[in-house]
Amino acid sequence: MARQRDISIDRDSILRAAFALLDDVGLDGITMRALAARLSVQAPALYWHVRDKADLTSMMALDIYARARSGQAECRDARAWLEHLGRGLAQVLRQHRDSARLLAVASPLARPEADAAREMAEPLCAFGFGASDALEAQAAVLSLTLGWAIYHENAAMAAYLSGMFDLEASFAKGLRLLVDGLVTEAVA
Amino acid sequence: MARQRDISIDRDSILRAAFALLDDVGLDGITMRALAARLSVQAPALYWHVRDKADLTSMMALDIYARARSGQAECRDARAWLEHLGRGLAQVLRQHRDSARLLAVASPLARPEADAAREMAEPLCAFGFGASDALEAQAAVLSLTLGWAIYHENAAMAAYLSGMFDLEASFAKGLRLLVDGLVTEAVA
DNA sequence: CCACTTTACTTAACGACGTTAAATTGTCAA
DNA sequence: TTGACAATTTAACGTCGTTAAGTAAAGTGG
Repeated sequence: MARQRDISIDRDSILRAAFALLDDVGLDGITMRALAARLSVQAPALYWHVRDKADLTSMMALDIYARARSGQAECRDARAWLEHLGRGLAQVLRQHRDSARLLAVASPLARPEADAAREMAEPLCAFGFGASDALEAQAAVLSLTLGWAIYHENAAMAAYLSGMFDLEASFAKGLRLLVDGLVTEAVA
Repeated sequence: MARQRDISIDRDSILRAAFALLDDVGLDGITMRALAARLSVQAPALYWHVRDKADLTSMMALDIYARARSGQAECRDARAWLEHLGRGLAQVLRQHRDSARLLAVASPLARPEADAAREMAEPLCAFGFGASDALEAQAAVLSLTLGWAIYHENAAMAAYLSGMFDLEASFAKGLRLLVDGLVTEAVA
């Protein structure tokens, strides 16, 4: 399997290197050549494992969303579940530099499968949400979180605003208010 | 003033051409050469009026925010004012292809002036908001709107989700719920 | 009216980018 | 041992943002 080099690369090692590179040099620094160099490989070698750069960023975006949803199982009501979703995404976005802008640029939905929606809606439906209400609510929570993170990632704006109020606490407050409204409206 | 060509360019005509180009070819199609061609000029000519491409996108972002805030004066309470802000931004973002992604990529805050914050907070303060509450509330509304627009701009995801619920109505609902929460919390 | 500066553009070019084609090398099955 | 296949290399193409240097028109002081 391995060739002249002892270790070789695959989609998973590429993904990890891409996040490490992102943290180091930011979104504009993510180039195929720099990523390849980090893996001790020439740039075209990446194209054996990845279709193109959009495929790479899409893979990163999917990974971010997957991590955001980890540990959602133990939530015992709709309010906790939705707040956990927002907080989870915010936390992942906080861990990687420029990751919110990455989500904005990438197109994380390569193949929209029909039952993926039902699967996404299911947990909230168990708490009394209708199917479309469940998707609506998640879209609203993710939108607020992504938007907030984008503003937060703008260095100049973050430095500017953080002098006037606590960005972290403000996000938590906005998320709580939105979730409160969504839940009371949906289960009414 | 004009040189060999009858008409010459300035920051304003560049800005208009940039939005027209954005509508035609999308964010990835905005190149300095294509923009220059649309103005019947060579690419380096743009650099006389614009520092670099970041300066251009920053100018576009500022223009979008300025348009979003137009007609806010006649709102007579905080709820209407905040809803108008969200709806206004959403409307501008709807008018230009990829404009939400543009906002995410651009850094619209070149010079954070101290009294710009007071000016931004002032209208809401007139409705009983505290200064930091006013900025918080606007940040939340803009975040939700920007995030929503970014998801909406993803063609695959929009086509996917629009089959399950009305994106337009869902945004209006999310915005209303968030604004309700912000207002009742702030003036309590 | 004429030198001179300034304004606003041109042509030419540089380095970096994403990506493809073709060649190359290691690994494994028959 | 040979041939197929997997995974990489080298070389190259076209495009991008950007800079340098040149140049023509317009303004300005004498």
